[in-house]
Amino acid sequence: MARPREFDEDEVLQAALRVFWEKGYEGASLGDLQEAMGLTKSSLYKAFGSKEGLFWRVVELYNRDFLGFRLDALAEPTPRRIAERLLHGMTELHNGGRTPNGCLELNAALACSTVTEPIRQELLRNRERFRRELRDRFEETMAAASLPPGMTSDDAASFIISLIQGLAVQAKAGVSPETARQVARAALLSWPES
Amino acid sequence: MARPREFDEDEVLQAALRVFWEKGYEGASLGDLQEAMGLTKSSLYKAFGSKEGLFWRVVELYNRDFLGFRLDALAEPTPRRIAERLLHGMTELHNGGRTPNGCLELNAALACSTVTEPIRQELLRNRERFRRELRDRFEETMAAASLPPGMTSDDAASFIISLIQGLAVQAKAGVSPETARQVARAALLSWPES
DNA sequence: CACATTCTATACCAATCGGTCCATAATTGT
DNA sequence: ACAATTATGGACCGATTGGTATAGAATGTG
Repeated sequence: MARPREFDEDEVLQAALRVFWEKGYEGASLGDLQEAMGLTKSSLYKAFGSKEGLFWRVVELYNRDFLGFRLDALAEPTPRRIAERLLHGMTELHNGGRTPNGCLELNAALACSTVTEPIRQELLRNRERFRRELRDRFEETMAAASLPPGMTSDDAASFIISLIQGLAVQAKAGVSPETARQVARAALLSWPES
Repeated sequence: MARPREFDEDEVLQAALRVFWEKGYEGASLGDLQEAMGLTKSSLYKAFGSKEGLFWRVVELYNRDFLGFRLDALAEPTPRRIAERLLHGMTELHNGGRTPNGCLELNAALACSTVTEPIRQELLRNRERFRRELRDRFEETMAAASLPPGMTSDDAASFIISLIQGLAVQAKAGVSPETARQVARAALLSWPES
């Protein structure tokens, strides 16, 4: 019927993922993306519609390929185990060296210009949704092993999320994985083992 | 000898401060700055040399006017008191509502483009310097009141810094001051009172 | 008053931004 | 083989970026 695509969509999305990850949404220019993806502007726009369209496809890929471990973490039976696995996975992801440092979504979400405000909002909604999932899961599992005395499931979820954000910032700044691990360990010192 | 300046330098710097705070370094365009400062481009360049020159003057102002409380915090006699006061001050600053949300330096430092890399590096150096000061001060004061068992002064400093970064991100995202306070409280639950 | 100096205003600059358009090349169904 | 359809390459677009050059207005000193 017609001429077929000359590139593999998943492959070029992977390339775009790295660019957005390293440079953030605004920091990644179309030129950067073209170069990394090996596409001309027309192909890019034909396939993804716009820079923002491409970005959302990339976020989708990011969630699928790199954030899957969050579900495993939530499946753990105690708050501490959940938090441990979450922090460990995040550290591995943000600081592991196999991917660009820091968090793709955070890097993009902290862009400040007014034009990207809708993108920021959407990413914030994602984060808040996960925070609530985490809180609910803490609530469910705190029968099996309590939270530190004086900490509600809501406190705990906000605390862990804040810490993850902080570690992502540090990761982007180039802090060593060891330091990140120590911080995670320190944060959970008072969380009952089982 | 010559025509005197028609604007008050400190006043226009305050205006520029707010712009950079809200929009980050790259997000703040010269147009934004001109408008807020009430200056034309030529006056601006005559007075500050370049956008980057202006930015450093602003950072100087930021440290002087908004980060002074860090010294008071470091002067507290126990690790917990230091951490409490630090977190409280940061929350007040990032989330208090009297100034733009989030941290000026963080907002600027997370800009990703390659052209601003030197700026990022410099801001990171500032942050690391403060982390060391905090660690040393923990070391000094842990005789008066110990850290949580199993936590070294280095762990503690990295932990607090990470948490501050995380809270700054949350603040920028619009999280309520109450939530920020709860996170701070939760983080210090296991820190000996005195 | 005149002159030197330094301000301000405005036009202008090249580079880059995201995005569009169109002519051409390539492929498939008939 | 031909028509229909789609992808590609590249020229082009207006807007915006940080920054400069130039001209004129305002001021202090002789």
